[in-house]
Amino acid sequence: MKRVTVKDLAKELDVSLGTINKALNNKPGLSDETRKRILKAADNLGYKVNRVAQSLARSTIRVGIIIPDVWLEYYTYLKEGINQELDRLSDFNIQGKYYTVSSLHSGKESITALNDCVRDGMDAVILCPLYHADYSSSLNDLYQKKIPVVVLGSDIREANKLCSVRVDAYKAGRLAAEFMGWISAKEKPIAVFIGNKDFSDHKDKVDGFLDESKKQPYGMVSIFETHDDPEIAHFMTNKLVRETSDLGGIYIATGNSISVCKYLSENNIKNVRIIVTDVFKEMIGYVKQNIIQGMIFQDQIAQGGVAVRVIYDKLVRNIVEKETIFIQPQIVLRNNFEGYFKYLKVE
Amino acid sequence: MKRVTVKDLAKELDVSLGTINKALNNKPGLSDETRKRILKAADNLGYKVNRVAQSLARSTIRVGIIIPDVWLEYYTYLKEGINQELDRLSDFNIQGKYYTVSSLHSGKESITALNDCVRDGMDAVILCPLYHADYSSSLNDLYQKKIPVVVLGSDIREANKLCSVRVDAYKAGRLAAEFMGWISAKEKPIAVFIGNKDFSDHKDKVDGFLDESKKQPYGMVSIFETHDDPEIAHFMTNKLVRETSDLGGIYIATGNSISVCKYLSENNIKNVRIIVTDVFKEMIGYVKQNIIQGMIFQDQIAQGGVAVRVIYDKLVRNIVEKETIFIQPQIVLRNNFEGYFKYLKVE
DNA sequence: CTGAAAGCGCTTACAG
DNA sequence: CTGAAAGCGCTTACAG
Repeated sequence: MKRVTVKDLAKELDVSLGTINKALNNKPGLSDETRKRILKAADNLGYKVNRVAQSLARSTIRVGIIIPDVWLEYYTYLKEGINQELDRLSDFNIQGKYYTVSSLHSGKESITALNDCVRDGMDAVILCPLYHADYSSSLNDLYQKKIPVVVLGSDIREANKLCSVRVDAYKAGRLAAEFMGWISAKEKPIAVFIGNKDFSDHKDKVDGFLDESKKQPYGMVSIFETHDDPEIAHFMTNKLVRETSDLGGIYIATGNSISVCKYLSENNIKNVRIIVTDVFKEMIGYVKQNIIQGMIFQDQIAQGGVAVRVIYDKLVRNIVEKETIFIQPQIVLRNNFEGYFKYLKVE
Repeated sequence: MKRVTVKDLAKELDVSLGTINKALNNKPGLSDETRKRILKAADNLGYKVNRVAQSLARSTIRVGIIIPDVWLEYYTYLKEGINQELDRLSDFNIQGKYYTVSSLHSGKESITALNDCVRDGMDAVILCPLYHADYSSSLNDLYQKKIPVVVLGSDIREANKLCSVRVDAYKAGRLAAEFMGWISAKEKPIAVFIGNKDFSDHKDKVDGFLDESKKQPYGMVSIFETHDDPEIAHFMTNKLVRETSDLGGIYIATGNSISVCKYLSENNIKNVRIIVTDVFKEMIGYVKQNIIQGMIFQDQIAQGGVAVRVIYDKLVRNIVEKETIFIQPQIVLRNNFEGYFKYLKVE
C-alpha cells in the first residue's frame, strides 16, 4: 500500500540517497555492480518515481516552439493545444518559448529559429515544418547535441527527429470519400481540391480518397491543385461548376474551403455537395446554409498537446513513443459541429 | 519571471508561513483583517499555488467509485476513463476505491455503497446511477458531510450533487437523424429503439431524433422500447422487418444493437440502414459486412476522465464546474471506427 | 566512487 | 489569533 521511496531503497541497501539517484537516473560516478544492485532492488520493491517530487527538485525544462504566425485559422489551434498542455504541465516545471516564422515558404527563417533554440539552451524543440525547406543539416546538429525535436502538423521524412505528430491523412481521405458516397448522387463526377500533389500529406489524402472511391457509387474523381491560395480555389470552383454541369461534390482536402463556399453561396449553387477540412468559425454560416455537408476534423488541439507530452515523456521519463503518432480524423456534421468550438475554447 | 511563493508572501507581509497558508486556504484561526491583507497581497504579487508542492505535502485524497460490474461493454470504458485519469493524477496524491454493484436494477445495493463510502472516509464519490433507485436521502447525507458526489453516465435530477457528467443525449439523437437522412431512402419509414421512454437520457435521444427528423426526407418515425434486453430487441427487429416491408432504417439509441445486427445478418437483410450507439468490438464484423452504417460515439473514456478531474478541481483547487457537463457525441463511420479501439486502449 | 546536507513550495500538527 | 519546525520525495552541488 505504502509507496516505496528512494529513502526506503537507501535504507534497504545501506547506501546514500545520492547513490540511489545516480543509479536510477543513469548518471556517471558509480560502479557497475552497485548500479545493478540498486536497479534490481528498485524493481523488486516496486519502486516508482514520484514525478511530483521530482519536478519540484529539478531545474526547469525549456521547450522551443517554431511555428508560423500566418494562416492563423490553422496554427492558432496547434498553438492552443501546445499551450493547454504546457499549462497543464506548468507545475511540473516545464516552460515553452515561441519562435515565430513570418511566412509559410521561407525555410531560411525557420532554420535560423532552429539554431536559435540551440543558442538559447532549449532542452527540446517542437517544429512545425514549412514546405520546401531543407532541415537535414540543422536537425543533425540538434541530434548530435541530444536535443530532441518533435515535428508537428506534417512530416519531415528521413530526418533526425524524435518523432512526428500529425493527422492520419490517408484515413482522412478515405473517410471523406465514404461520406461523399452517402451525400452525392450516383454516377456524378467528384472533384478533390488539394494544395500540392508533391506534399506527402496532401498526396496521402488524395490516395485515401481515391482508394475508398472504388467502393462508392459516384462517378469519376478529378484532382485539382489550389496551392492553398484562396483566389485559385475560387477561380477553379467557378471554372469547374461552369464546365461540369452535373458536378456531384467537392472534397476540399486542405485549406481554402471558405473561398469555395463563398463562390457557391454567392452564385446560389445548391446541388454540389461539399466536404471541407478542419472546423473553423468562418464555416458556421455555410453549414447553416447547407452549403457544407461534412467537415473532416483534424484535431489540431490534440496534435499540439501530444507534441508537448511526447517531449515531457522523453525528457522526464525517458519514454520514447513510436516514430509517427497519428491523430485520428473525425467527421463532423451540422448537428454536432458547434460542440467543437466550445471544446476548442479558442475565440 | 521568477515564481512568487508563500515564502515571498510571508517575507513581504512579515507574517509566518502558517498564517499565509490559513489565509490562502480559507481556514479558521485568523483575523479578518490579516486574511484580507494576505489575499490582497497574493493577488497583487501574482501568487499562484504550486499544485505539485501542494500535493506532496497534503494527505491523500480518496475517491469512492460506485459502478455496476454488469453490462461490461459499457461500464468498462467508463472505468477505463476513470482509471486513466486517476493514473495521470496518481503522483498528485489521489486514490480511487471501487464499490461494485452486481445488478443494473438493485438500487438498494448502490445506496449501501454510498453509505460505505462515508464509513470508509472517502473524500468524494463518483456514482453511476441505476434506474429506479431513490438516492435522495443518501445524497442529502453526503451533502451535509460535505462529500461531493459526481453523477456519471446518466443523471439524477434535482438531487444534492456536485454535478453530473454525461453525453449530450439530445444532440446525439439529432446527429443520428441527420445521418439517417443521408443514408436512408426518401419517404421510407424509420424506427428508433430505446430502452425505456421514462428514462430521461433515453427520452432526450428520442426528442433529438424527432426534432431533426422534421428536416429529413425519410418517412414516419416510430419509437420502440426494448428495455435494453437483447431478446426483446431481436424479437422486435424480426416483427418490424416482417410487418414493414419498406423499412428504411433503425436507429438503436441505447444498448442491444448487436442482437439487431445479428438478426439482419442471419436473415441476409441488406436494405435496412443501421445507426448504432457506442463503438464496441462486437460491431467490427457488422461494420465490415455493411450492416452498420454509422455509430454514435459517446466517449465514455472522456466521461470517466472528466468525472475524476471535476473532483480533483473541486477538492484541490476549489473550482466548481457547471452543474451538467456534456460530452459531445461523435458520428463514426466505417473508415475511422477502428481508430477508436486503439484510442480506447481497452482490450 | 560514495555520502551528508540543503532545498524545491507547500501543509500539518503543535506550541505559544 | 500567530509562529516555528518538521516533513512530503526527490535532485543538486559539494565534500570526502
